Amino acid sequence: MPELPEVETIRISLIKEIRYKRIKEIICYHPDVLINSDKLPLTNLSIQNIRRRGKYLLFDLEVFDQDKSITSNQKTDKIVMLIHLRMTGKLLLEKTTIEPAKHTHVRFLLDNGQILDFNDVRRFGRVTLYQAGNEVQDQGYASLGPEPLGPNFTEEYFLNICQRFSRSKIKSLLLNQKAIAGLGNIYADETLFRAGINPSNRAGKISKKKLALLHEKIREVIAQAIGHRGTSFRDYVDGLGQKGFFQIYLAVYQKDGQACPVCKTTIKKTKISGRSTHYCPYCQI
DNA sequence: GCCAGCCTGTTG
DNA sequence: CAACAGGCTGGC
Repeated sequence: MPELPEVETIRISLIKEIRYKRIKEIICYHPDVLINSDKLPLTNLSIQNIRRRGKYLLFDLEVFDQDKSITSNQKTDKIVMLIHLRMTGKLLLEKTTIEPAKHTHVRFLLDNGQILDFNDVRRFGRVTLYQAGNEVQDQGYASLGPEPLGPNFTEEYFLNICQRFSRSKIKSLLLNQKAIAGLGNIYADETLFRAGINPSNRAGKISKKKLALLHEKIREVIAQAIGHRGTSFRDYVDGLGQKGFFQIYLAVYQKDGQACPVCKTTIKKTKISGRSTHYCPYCQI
């Protein structure tokens, strides 16, 4: 469901509310969803920070030493909890005690009585706990490419990666998290439209000038989408249940059969790497 | 590369 | 009923 701008919006919505709160207990209702290979404790964890990398949320947790003996005056262990929402995952902060919803798989009970629920209809999403430092063993997380808004995503980097993946279709490259972290189906289609590039074009066959424009549009679209708190195309909401409103700026995504906002040509839909792909056959050469 | 598979729900 | 859905992995 969520791509980088939605995950970032969830992060921002939650951090104000729960940073420095303490998780009294993590309750798991479905064993597949919570992965705890390091056998870390699931109680008394203070939330030191919430970060984001690509489509992952990272919770920095610290184990509280309950019996504060005179000798050990502080907590010892640090934990990094990775959360990936995949297609339908949600993190929802409940301010009052309620029964877990049908597809709530993991629940975090906070010390102030609030509850953070991880809910996921299709159960593709994962909550993974690592001893701090061990998160680099996570395949998906460890192999992420640069952040589109970060300093490493330079035009030079982008031109190079397009050479390295010269035979792949440009849309597949944009969806490849090892090349760039955080783009998904919506923003891949939207950035290619804004750069006037046909999604089926091979990365290696696109002019430097067009790729430079695409690089710029990726940064622009992602920044705008964060500014508008993400795209609520169907049911996306942030950690407090608020919808985003970037959907009103979508030009092609799910607009097949409709007129291109620029040239009025009918938007087409096709399939690339198994994903529905929307484009204007006139504007995107 | 592509494509099934992982899941359940919604839409045509 | 089949097709499809904002993602990713692993097997060919």
